[in-house]
Amino acid sequence: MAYWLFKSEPDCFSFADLQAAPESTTGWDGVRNYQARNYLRDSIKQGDEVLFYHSNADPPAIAGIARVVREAHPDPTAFDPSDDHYDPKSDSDAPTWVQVSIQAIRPIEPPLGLPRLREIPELAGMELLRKGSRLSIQPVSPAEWSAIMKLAGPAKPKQSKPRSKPRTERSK
DNA sequence: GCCAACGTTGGC
DNA sequence: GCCAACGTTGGC
Repeated sequence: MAYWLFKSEPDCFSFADLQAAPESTTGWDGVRNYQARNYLRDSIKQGDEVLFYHSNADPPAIAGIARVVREAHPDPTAFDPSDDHYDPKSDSDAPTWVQVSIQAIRPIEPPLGLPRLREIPELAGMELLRKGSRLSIQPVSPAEWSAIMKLAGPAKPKQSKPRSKPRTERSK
């Protein structure tokens, strides 16, 4: 099993959007960079785990963890003339662009902001932190993954009923 | 909004 | 195949 980082602008599609999607799952469409495409097509396997990164956010941050639930298959947005990611050069018999499907596992709360990540010695070599790094699909090493899991803290228990506490607080 | 760092395009 | 021009990404 391998680890990856997927970038998304939260204004466009956030981790909360993934959680809200049917079965907390979405096809990761719209990737139009060959290096990222090659990862999607050749390297990313079912069961691989994914850091969901919010780019162009304040602050940019790792916001959640997801899992690959379906390996590479054609990206339908490449064939849709009304889609921003339409690619008239892509042949439906040999699609240029592929997507994988990912499912939300859990959010990271609070999100791990870029400034915080830069403080972590184990992450010094991380692709994300390299100056000028723009790749939207990046491999993450096991060492980087485990360092981030430590920072992420334990998963929140899911919404158990407060027993001894009165319900004075409203959830957001 | 600025701009550095890339990636892509297209003339030659 | 070179490379200048242009477009995009994304932190700040």
